[in-house]
Amino acid sequence: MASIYQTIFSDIEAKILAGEWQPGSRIPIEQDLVVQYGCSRMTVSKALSALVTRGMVVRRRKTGSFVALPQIDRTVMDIQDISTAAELAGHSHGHRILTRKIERLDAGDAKLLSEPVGAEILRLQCLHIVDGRPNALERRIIMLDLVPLAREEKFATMPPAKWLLEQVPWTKARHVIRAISADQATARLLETERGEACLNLVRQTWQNGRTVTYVEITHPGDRFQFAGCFQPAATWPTAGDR
Amino acid sequence: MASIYQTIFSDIEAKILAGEWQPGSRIPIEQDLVVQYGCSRMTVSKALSALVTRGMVVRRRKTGSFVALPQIDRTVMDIQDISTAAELAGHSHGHRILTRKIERLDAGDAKLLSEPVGAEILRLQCLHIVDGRPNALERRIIMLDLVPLAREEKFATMPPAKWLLEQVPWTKARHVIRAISADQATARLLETERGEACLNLVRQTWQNGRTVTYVEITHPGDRFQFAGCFQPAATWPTAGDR
DNA sequence: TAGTGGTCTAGACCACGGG
DNA sequence: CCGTGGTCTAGACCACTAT
Repeated sequence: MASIYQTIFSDIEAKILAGEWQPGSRIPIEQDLVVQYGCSRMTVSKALSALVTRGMVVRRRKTGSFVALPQIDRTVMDIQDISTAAELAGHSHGHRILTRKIERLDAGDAKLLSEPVGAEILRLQCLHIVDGRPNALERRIIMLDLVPLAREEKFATMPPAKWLLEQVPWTKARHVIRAISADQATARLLETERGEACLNLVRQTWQNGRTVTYVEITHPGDRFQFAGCFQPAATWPTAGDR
Repeated sequence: MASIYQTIFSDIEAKILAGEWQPGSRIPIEQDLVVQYGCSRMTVSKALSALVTRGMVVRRRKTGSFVALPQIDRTVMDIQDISTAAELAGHSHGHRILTRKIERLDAGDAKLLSEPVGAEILRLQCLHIVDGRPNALERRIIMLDLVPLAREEKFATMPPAKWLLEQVPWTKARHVIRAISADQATARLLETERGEACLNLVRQTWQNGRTVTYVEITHPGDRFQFAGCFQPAATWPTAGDR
């Protein structure tokens, strides 16, 4: 049995999706919905809030609530940790730490990370192996002041991405995805040809404005892709999600 | 002035981020928070719901609410329409329709789209120009039964992606991002070299289980990247969002 | 000024699930 | 059983904004 606010949510969603209520058109005011559904105004409000979260409705004081105008063509992509993604897809996954050095941030990297020169870091290089073949080369910087435990961690059993998540919650992440040609060193490690198209992901992760880690992951183009399905997230569960 | 539920939200969020409340540990029960903040239980509940949406808290009947365990390393990436993205970044944007044919779906494409062979489609090829240089080659299929207006549309002023959004709301999208080497035809159109690393995005969009459009966009690797910042979305607006 | 959403209250009953 | 969250009510006052 669906709750009242879920019913209201679904009804309005259905009308919008069916085109019955066109973008920009007005939705009945809350008081009318209160009467129509025989519920309190707060229950109506909860349903409308969920529709706002989903980007289907906008609410304006004095003028009422409206079907949202068509969204810009933005959608959303999950980017998962390699080992988790591999596991979910039913592939074997291993990793090998190639480099592990405690250093101080030099001028170039400091600029890249927007962190002070001289800050203590752990620099890692790690090769990910999926189904027996190199699948990703990971170059990572971990800020040691925020993650002091990394100083002693050898990442023998758990890859750095996974380990970090158990240590430090993040509040913000920035991703950049590019296509690059493999240079000689990368090609050798990934067992591919120099010049091969590679998918290159850079991720910087913050906690409250402080950088936790900066990582660049390079995948051979013929062995990796990002894939993701997206449906706008509802505040509360909708019929289709159950 | 922050509302009460925003205050509660921020306070709890801060304690979790500071590590004061560790993952898995119990959060005060709602009644205690009611007393602590001198507000009604519903206000507390609203704050906790927002924390659940943000993935920082889990609530269980009988046992209480807890700090969520660390998330898997998934994060989220906005993928915008090229013209919109270019505008936002302050670049000029133009497009040129190279191909525009009404066809019926052949076996290969039908399998790709999981749509029936013979369905009527509009096949487009469109070159996007940003700051005077080719920036993307778009190959698109539009299902004409769902978007009949496309039959007459010439896409002279508005690129297909933007036009489609004004015609058809979507309920689900799937993305695949790969790195590929430019073949000769693509390289010529994008004014780059054959073999150049290119970023390749495939997007299929549905409305209630029916395909609306399928599009493959190829960007030269040296002229394009996806970039996105992410913070988990809150159910209700938080102080930082205003 | 008046219409509308934004927030809040002080209760209530129900649903779930551990003991 | 009974503690806890899930949902709901019937109001209330305030904030914003179009007119």
